[in-house]
Amino acid sequence: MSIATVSRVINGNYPVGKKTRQRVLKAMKDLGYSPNHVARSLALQSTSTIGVVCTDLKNPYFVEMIEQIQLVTAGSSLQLLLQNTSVAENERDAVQLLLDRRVDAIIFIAHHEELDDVEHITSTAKMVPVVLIGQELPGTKVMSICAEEEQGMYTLGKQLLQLGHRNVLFLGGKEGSHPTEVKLRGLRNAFALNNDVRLEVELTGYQYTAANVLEDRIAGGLLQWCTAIVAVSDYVAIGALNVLDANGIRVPTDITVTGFDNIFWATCVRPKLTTVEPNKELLAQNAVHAIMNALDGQASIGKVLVPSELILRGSHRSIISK
Amino acid sequence: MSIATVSRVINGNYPVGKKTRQRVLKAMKDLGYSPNHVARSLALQSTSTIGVVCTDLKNPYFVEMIEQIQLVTAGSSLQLLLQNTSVAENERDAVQLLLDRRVDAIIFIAHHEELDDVEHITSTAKMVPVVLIGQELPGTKVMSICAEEEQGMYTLGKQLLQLGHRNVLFLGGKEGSHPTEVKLRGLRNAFALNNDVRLEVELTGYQYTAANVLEDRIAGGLLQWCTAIVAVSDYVAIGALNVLDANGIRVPTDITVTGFDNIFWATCVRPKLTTVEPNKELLAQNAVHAIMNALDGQASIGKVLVPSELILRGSHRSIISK
DNA sequence: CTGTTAGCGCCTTCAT
DNA sequence: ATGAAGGCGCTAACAG
Repeated sequence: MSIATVSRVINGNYPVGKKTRQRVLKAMKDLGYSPNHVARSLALQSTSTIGVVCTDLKNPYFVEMIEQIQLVTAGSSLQLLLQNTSVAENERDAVQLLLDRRVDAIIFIAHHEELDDVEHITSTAKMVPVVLIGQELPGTKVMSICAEEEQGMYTLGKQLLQLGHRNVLFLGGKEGSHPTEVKLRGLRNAFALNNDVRLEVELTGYQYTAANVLEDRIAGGLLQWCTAIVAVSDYVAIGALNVLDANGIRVPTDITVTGFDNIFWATCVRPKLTTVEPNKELLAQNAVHAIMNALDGQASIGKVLVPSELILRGSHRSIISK
Repeated sequence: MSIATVSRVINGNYPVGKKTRQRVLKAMKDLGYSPNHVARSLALQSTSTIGVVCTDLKNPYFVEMIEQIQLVTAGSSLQLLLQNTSVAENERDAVQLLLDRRVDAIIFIAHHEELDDVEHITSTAKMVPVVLIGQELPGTKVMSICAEEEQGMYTLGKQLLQLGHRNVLFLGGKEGSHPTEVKLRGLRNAFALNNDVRLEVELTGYQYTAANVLEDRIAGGLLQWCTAIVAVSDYVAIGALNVLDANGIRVPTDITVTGFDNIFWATCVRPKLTTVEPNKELLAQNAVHAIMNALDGQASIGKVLVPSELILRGSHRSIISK
């Protein structure tokens, strides 16, 4: 029989006779035939794969997001092509590679905002659907799914206030970076009504080593004024726990520490980390659905916000003496 | 000019005139042309991508292995197509999907040994190079790169002996599973000369929840006899730390706990985990190189062993009274 | 050194 | 309901 018929039984999008179908199916088993997805992609001009770029596989937040995304795409025929761009300069190449491989869309779990221009992203968004998680590029075609980080941080800030904290150090993140700026805004808003609050900021990056700055801070008398460290992420917060521990400082007795992201390991460190859950599941669902809709030709949503939730565990304490 | 010429300047594998090259290069920039990797793959019968399958992205060991593999392939044009098969039944589909997408080779960071037949692996190995990390399929074409887990466990066992431990519980893993069997063998060999050793075994799987069995064990008087818990992995060991902590049992004061894999988080829990480093870097290098060689038509290595190293940290202690 | 041609394996429109 | 033919974008062998 003809090639075309085989194609039709495989895709089932055209009528095929019962008997012919059986015959084809049998032949496929016998010959151990498996459809060539590459040729299929070329013909269809669609690879059924979506590129996923993150900046650091060492940070469990990204891995957990990837897992969530996989869960959402599991039903469909979509595959993920991962790309992690530990160094900023790689980001353009990573995107280009994804484009060369003709991914149908791209999800940025994070992109390097320190890159002076984001043309590689905005121009990509003109070719395929692009969604940013936790960041945004207003005025462009790139879609955005964000957790309510500002709200989350605001709630956390209010909580600290209520526990008596007035002197806090914000740790990690980067100036001009969306996740950092948004969190700082939330925190500052929470403190806005209390003019006795002292908020210092150490924007030492998103790496685990971001907490190393505490060594100097401790030597410089951190404990003399600061009662709470608010980290930009759990990953950094756990780094902080390690540095504090190495210096004989007890958490939360001597100092309060909070994180953000609610990664799995937040419950494995001691004390267990007080943090904010950005709702990774909803983030992933929205991101994938936004892409599926765009792929279906529907109008792209600009930006969607997903609620986040404060999670109180053991790394904070009240410093109000009764 | 002709299509072929363009192809030649892109690949640089055929002579092209200086002027023509310039002209082509310029045109590529102007048109924003990017080579279609899909078409290229179809023509070359090679996708430059290698499939990577693991069983659980939640276990950082797998993620760290993926990172190491990426580091090795970074120089080349090889990309990784990830596939994680949390449930065993998915493994066959995962492999088939990889085959459909015509990956050039497959690396199993782990495969589900509970599957009664592994024909989907052995038959795959006849089509593309296949390497197993940490497991083996002797008598087949599938290659194997293993850490010296037996030796590592042996060393750990000897160390425990020397610290006075004679009553240990092996925790996690699965009966008939290579990583489990090999580790148990190493441990038993270490204890072989001491007939006063009591070794019990709880093969409750590789999940984080494998440690939950300790709840019952504790209720059943674990502390009355056992002085050391040897976990099949750091992941399970950290689960154990959490369960013990929840039950008010102190490590290592009340009981010693050891892990395996030396994952990053082993240094973030308290106490820091005593463990064995399987040398993930060498594992990855060997795996990728084995594949590259096979792709180059060289004879495939059957199995290679990579040394592992005992790492003493804080989760063990001597119970010899002076 | 460069242009022409024939596939790679599949999908799809057009006939039948 | 099925077969034939053209094309997806690229590479490789063959001519010039």
